[in-house]
Amino acid sequence: MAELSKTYDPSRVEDRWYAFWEEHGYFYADEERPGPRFSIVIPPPNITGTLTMGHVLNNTLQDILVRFKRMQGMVTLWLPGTDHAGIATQNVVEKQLAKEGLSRHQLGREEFERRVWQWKEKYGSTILRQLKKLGASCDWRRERFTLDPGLSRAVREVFVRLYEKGLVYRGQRIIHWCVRCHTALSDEEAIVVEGGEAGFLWYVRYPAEDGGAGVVVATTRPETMLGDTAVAVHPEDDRYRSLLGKRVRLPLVNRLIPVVADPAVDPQFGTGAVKVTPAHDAADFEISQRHGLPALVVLDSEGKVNENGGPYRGLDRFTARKRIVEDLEKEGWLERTEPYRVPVRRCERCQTVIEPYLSTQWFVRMKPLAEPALEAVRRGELQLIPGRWTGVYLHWLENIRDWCISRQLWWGHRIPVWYCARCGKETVARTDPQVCAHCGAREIEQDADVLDTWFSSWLWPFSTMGWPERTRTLERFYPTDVLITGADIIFFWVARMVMAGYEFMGACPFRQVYFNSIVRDLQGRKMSKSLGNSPDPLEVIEEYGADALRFTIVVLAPPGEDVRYAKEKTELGRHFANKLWNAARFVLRAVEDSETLAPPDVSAPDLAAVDRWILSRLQRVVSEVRAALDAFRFNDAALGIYQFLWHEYCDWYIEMSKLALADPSSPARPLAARVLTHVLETSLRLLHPVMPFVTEELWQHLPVSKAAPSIMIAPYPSAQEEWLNPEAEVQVERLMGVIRAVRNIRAELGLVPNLPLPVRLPHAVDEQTLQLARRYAPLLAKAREVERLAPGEHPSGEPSALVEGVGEVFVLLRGLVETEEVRERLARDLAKVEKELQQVEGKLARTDFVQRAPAEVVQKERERASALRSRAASLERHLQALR
RNA sequence: GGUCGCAUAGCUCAGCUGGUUAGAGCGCCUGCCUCACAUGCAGGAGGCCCGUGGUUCGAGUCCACGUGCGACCACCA
Repeated sequence: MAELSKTYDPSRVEDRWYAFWEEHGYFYADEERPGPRFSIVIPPPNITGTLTMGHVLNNTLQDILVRFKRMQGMVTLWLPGTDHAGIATQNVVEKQLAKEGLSRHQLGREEFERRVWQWKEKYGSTILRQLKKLGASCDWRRERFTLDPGLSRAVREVFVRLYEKGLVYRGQRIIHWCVRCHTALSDEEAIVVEGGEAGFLWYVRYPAEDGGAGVVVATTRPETMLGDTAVAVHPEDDRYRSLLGKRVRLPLVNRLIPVVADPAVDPQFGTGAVKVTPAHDAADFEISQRHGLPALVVLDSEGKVNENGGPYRGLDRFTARKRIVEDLEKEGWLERTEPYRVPVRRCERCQTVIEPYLSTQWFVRMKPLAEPALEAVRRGELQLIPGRWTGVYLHWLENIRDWCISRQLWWGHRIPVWYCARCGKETVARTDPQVCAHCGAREIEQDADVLDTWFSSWLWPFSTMGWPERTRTLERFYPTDVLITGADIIFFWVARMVMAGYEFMGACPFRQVYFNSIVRDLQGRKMSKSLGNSPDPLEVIEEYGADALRFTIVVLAPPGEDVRYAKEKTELGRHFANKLWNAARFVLRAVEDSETLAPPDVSAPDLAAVDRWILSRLQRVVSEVRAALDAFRFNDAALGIYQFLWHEYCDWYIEMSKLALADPSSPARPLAARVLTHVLETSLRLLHPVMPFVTEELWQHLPVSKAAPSIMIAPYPSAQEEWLNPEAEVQVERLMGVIRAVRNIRAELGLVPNLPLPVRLPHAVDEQTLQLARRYAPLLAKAREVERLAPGEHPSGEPSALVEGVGEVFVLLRGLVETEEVRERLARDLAKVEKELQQVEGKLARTDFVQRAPAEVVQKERERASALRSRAASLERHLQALR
């Protein structure tokens, strides 16, 4: 077998194996291949995106699952692609244009769209290239983009169907308006600022029509008074009863508005009287609807006062606020001002303060769509993991509101509605109409707006598979099995996909949703581009290797909790890859190809106890890892393999195997060689989903690669019951205890590392343990003369250690070392043991414990106490003897 | 205002359905370049398991309340 370098260098192998896998088509999901299938669709990253640590975690988890299932022989589809990300992308390109001194309006719509497409061609697949660096085994032949013709067709089909069902409608409503992006937003895109923002509550007097005192209203937004069309008070509020039905005069603008009674008003807040601005406040709009009040828009799309604002026309909303407050004060209408935390929403994309704005938009009626999505979770057809997200999901769906889907942007799916200049009616069509469907007029014009990005995303699980065509892919791979995503898009995306899945496919798009951790920095802040606190994953890969990054982030991410990550932590993964590399290096160097062709035979009588032990342990680890992966406990799976490989296989088995390997004539040698290779080879397969590159590289050096030319198409290990061997596990545990005891005594007593120490085991020790200790302790603990004590023999003045299942193990120091130092150490030991003994005896002294606890527990405690007593006594004796 | 989550070693976290001596990685201390690996080996120190009360023979583990972080939802001007 070929020599390996002393350290593992990922940069030399990763790209090569990725190319190899792609060339051989291992990522391709063949829909014609029979047998069980597994499918999953990627949460499509935005084309404006570059790889973040969040993507790294999310896609590593998907890749682990997909590789795991693929190795189990399933026809596995991981469908990749990107999202056109309407506002985000338009903003990016507009910024670029601004650098050239251009605006999109100067270019015109068509030219602007052309520029965005150009941008997309150039940068749009950056993130997908980065995913390849990470090792993502996506079926790239099926890559999709939300603005592809096929997906656009799906979007239009869905719009038309919903329109025909009356679930899509156009209406005048208060929506969240971003005055910078110039578009309407959905509720989910208007982010509530935690705890509000610093502002004021202004108390303004609206005098009565007849010149009376009128009423004082409290407001955080005095500029909107320009659009007030009423004052509302609670119907039961006695203070204002006399004003009901009367009119008050709006200061500054001198308009008369009625005082109405509405239960939505909280009499406890402010003065109990609220100004009603139907066009700029959602609650006020509802009040106005109940009372038939007019709505007066006083701001334009940029947030400036419009022609309805009289002298304030043209002022920005915040400037207008300042001016109006000044004027109110000047004219004596301002009663008082107090500081106040004002509830504010900001634009998800540009952070601009949202303006509640009355405008005509397209909406989806969500209530009917939500029902099946609710039922799915209630009936358990859809499982959310971790389960606590279920409540969040249900609560949102139970209180769902209509979805504003029109956006005043140019980048996106154009709304498929045409308005007739002659009859004024709308034509909604799957293919672009030439004439009005109602009157046949040719003077029709398409709606200028586009659809919310999520209006294409919610179809992703089936639009990517060819819907509305009835394709073979859909038939074979829909519904998908599981969705892995971030909980931050549970409403934006997950819940809506479930709704669309039932509505258009008649089936939930996935059975399970696993919400992965949020990646934070060491201070607990979410990693984000704007904060600049996220390491660049590509640099991490460059420096540590993709496997190291994958392993580290997975092992660190507990299910359901956030993960704190810093680049330096990746050393954990790099060290592990290197450890594995060197274990393989040892095996390859020590073992001949011919020795390893057949798997070990557990029925062979010559098989050593340590061989049976490691094989048994391997089976347990295989079961644990499989169970962990099936339950989305990715961290447990990764950690389980790590612990086994490092601390059982490397620390113990490899060291032990050196004995058998050292003797070419021994019959144990070929057996050990086989076991050594088999455990390594099985571990590689077990680990492959987590660390695909290093496992493939090593696989290629092993003889098994002749049978499976890539580890990707080798079977995932399954546990072999008949290899479990509890006796061997107990035996080797005892052996390890003896070895640790000797090492511990040597270290604690500060003895020379190379000085061979005579060892004595208790007379009662079982033969098997004695034989094992005789064989392995000289090599692993630098022991010599490992013997059993004679009956009743007790080496006085010699240090000892208690070993579980063995008893007191002695090291004979007489005549070997200076006893002065040794004595000091013994004294320290004694103090420790006595403290422990005190604890146990205290427990046993309590009658309730002794009487009510199960007999075996009490018995164990008694045994422990007696062991401690004898240990303390022996230490005391040693001290005496050494004096 | 409501709902939910988290508080365990200096740091980041494991501890499932309550039961022997509470674990890991990093960091720290001691000794080792032992022929796979110093990205390593061996040994070690370090913990009123947030507080209070309760259930129990027994609680890091269950319950209640409190404190401190965090997340999500909500039309109080």
